[in-house]
Amino acid sequence: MRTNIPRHKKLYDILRKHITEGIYKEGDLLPSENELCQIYGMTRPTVRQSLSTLANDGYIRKHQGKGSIVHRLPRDIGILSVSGTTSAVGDRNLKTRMIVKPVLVPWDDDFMFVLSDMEKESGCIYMERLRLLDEVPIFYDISYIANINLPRITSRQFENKSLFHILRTHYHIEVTGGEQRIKAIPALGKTGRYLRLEEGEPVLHLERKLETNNPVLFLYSSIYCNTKKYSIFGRF
Amino acid sequence: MRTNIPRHKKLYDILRKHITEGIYKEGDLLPSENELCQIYGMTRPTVRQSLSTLANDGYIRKHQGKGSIVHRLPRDIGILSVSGTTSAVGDRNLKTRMIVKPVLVPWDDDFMFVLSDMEKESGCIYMERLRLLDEVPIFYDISYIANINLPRITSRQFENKSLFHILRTHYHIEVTGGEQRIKAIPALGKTGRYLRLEEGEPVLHLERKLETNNPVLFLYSSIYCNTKKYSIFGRF
DNA sequence: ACTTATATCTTGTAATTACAAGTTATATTA
DNA sequence: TAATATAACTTGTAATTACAAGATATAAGT
Repeated sequence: MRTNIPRHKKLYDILRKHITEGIYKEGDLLPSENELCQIYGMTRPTVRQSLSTLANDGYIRKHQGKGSIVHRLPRDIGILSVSGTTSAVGDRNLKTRMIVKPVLVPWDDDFMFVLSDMEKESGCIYMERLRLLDEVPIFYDISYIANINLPRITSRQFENKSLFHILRTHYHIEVTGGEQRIKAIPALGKTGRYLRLEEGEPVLHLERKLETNNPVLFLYSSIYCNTKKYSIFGRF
Repeated sequence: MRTNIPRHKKLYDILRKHITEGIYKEGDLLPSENELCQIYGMTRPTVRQSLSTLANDGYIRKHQGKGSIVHRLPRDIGILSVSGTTSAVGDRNLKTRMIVKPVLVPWDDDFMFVLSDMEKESGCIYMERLRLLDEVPIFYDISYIANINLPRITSRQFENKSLFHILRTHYHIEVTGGEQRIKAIPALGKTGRYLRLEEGEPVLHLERKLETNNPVLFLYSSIYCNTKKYSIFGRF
């Protein structure tokens, strides 16, 4: 049981929170590395590791001789990032509504990604959810997970909780990467109804395969996005 | 004039070259950090910085207690990656047709990204291109570049050549990263005509801002994609 | 033969020191 | 006053040391 969160990770969390909560605003200069050392009682390599991660995640820009400048609030929906949908828009305004509770079903014969034999044998945990941002449905999300070493997952409460959060806290599963295909398709049938779009209106469709720290466990999802108001944002 | 390339950057370049050239193949274990220290005569923090960058770029995965494993060759870099559209599908089958040759125009007042004062003053090199895959139009690409230190660019031949290729070979400009917004929109007017889509059919729209090794030079583009047949692929 | 413990590998975390290089404000000089 | 030089910041690079923690192969025990 590890409860020790590394110090650089703690500082990263603090600074990120300060940025997302507006204590540091876009364009603001963060305290210098040496100041952060004094404030949080750590040394420069540790502070630099935190800032490096923040810069990697796009929260700040570092300028030699100048300092670290807050770059942007991720107000665009950053579904392209690794951390999953929730962390991108902030947990506050995003509500999750379960449409089909997690059930164990066999895999489709023509599943969108290639499955390993182990995945095929173990069956598929299937669920459908709707994510609402400010009461407006934005994502219609169909998730598929291989039924590998995830006890009692079908009976868990998913309401207003991120799937990633549950996997992390209860099963120690972290997403490490993945791949996706993106298309623009017309909203048809229930997709349009869920997302409150007219028949044939454009919808963004993502097919994602996420890799985890468990090398045999992948998370698959088919996500339909209403991009009328919001864009999908990504850095690279 | 700086010619001193940092040691961690040198090692990064070497290892990346070895990976892309197949000396280290996918799944291979890289030499351990201590071995790399000995081989290249540097210390572990320096080696770790190189490996950290490689991991960030997706070339390797690090596993505590195990080592660094080559993750992938970026063979199907999607349009979401840094290298631009061309490398995504391979230069072979992709043809570029110029619709509006590069011209110097003032920037739009409500440009899709925030511009620096220098960019605003210098004006905008504007061009429109159509990219065809197997004779089918896939990308309708509108590019914007600040007119900073790019002599004679409006008179260059762009036919069937990548913009990135020209910038690299003639101006030593490399794309180092960027951000983008993605939407699904209806095909309207000339967008639909260029991409041979019916009025109102879904189109993928990307707004990209690419950063370069020249810190004041950014490449902007607005890309409309016909995703009826092909998907946009991305890894992260 | 199989299980278990140990040793030894790996990467992760973190403090310390030193200097280089870019930026900016201040002080100096013409 | 205005241009220039300097000082005082900032982040970047890099070597050194120490221990923690995860993974794995080897040896010992049953």
